[in-house]
Amino acid sequence: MRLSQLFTKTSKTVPADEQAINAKLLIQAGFIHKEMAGVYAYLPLGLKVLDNIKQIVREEMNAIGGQEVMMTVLQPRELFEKTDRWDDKKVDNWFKTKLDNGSELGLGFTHEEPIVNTLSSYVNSYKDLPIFVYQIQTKFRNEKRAKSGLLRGREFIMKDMYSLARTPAEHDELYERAATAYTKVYDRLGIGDITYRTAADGGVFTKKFSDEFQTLSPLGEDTIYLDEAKRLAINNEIYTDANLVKLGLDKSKLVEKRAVEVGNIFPLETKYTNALGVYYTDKNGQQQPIIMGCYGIGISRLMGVLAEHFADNKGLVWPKNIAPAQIYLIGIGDVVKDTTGLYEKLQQQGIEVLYDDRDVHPGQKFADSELMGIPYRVTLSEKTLSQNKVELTNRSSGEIKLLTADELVARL
RNA sequence: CGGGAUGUGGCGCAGUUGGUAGCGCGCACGGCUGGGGGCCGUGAGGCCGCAAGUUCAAGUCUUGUCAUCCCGACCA
Repeated sequence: MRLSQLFTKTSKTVPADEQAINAKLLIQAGFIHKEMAGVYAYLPLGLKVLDNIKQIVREEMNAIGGQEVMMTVLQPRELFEKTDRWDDKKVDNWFKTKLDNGSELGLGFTHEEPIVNTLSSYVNSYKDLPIFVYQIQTKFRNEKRAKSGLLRGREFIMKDMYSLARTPAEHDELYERAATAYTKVYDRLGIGDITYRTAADGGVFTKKFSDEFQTLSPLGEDTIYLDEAKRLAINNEIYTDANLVKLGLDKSKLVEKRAVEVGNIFPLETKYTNALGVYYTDKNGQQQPIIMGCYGIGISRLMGVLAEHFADNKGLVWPKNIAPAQIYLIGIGDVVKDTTGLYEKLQQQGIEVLYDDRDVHPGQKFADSELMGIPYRVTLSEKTLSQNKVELTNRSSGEIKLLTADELVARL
């Protein structure tokens, strides 16, 4: 992409009404646009980042057998009344609206009911189970207080997956399989080392714990106690001696930390399947309950967490697999022909390049390449070309190398 | 929802004891410059969040309201 064609611009100043680093940098770099508190639009570069995160999550969900769908945002009142989650006293963060004929609707804040409802058309036999179904979709929650940029929004993007199993043992196997996939996701996103599986409250309908995936951050809303050796933590909300025993955690080895919940997996048991009357028939022709689990990852929240984590005093520092482009290409002086030639060559190799072809000073291009956090900056000038080379600068390490164009391509 | 702070061109800000709005960035045009957000000149752009009120006169005072951020509560 040529920067002269990109409609967004970077800003020298940071928005005064944002406190969170992720919001400041992402807005300053032109990745997102704030529409209102907790509601952000994704601009071309921000959308690329978001899509890269989605793709990693998608690949890992597919790897454990997840089947992707897309449910609806509009939800009928009747469906949620069956599980007693329509009443504002039970669920206080619905955005509700009406059809022209007066029928009440809600904007989906979660999708257990519609997923089960949809699957009820297809799941009848023990032969149809087990399954994982997931979607990546915008969720709406009328939060009393949106905060911290992308970390807590009223409209946000979530990957939510649901498992249906025949037996408790089968459910447990699916559940652990999903947990492993989650660990892989956070590893691939580069935050595996600071993300901990954390035991948390399982909700009102199960005696089991749920598992949160908590990423250490000063912005975190949760307090967790973690065992570094076991890479296991317990959420402050269930931090009791009895629970420590259940989890096999030793109080003296735990460290208190603030963390952001970047994923949460729940055993749902038969709450939704039973409430909606969805069962399967076993080998003996007997109707049996279906055991369910649900597995969430806040995609847009993750983007905020990553922006917050991968940043320095010059701006964003995206990992390669998340960055909106691999190379930020700059020509200094009268080297347009060579620079454009390299741009085309890199493009032919399928390498994502941001070509800064604007008529601005080099310093501004350098500053923008750093603010946007593109992993590599490639600079051409008369000086480098006189040696038949280009300059490769690593955004995160600052390391500079002089390479020929062929060496550059080979290296990427 | 309780507490605190802030609302002035696209962004960041100034605006004195009330007297009819200014700076920097950005933008447009011209010129210079060209390895770290450079320089000179010209110009466009604002119902001072909104609504009432006080006053001869309100960006400035009063009340209300809306919005944004932060702390707390909440987060199935």
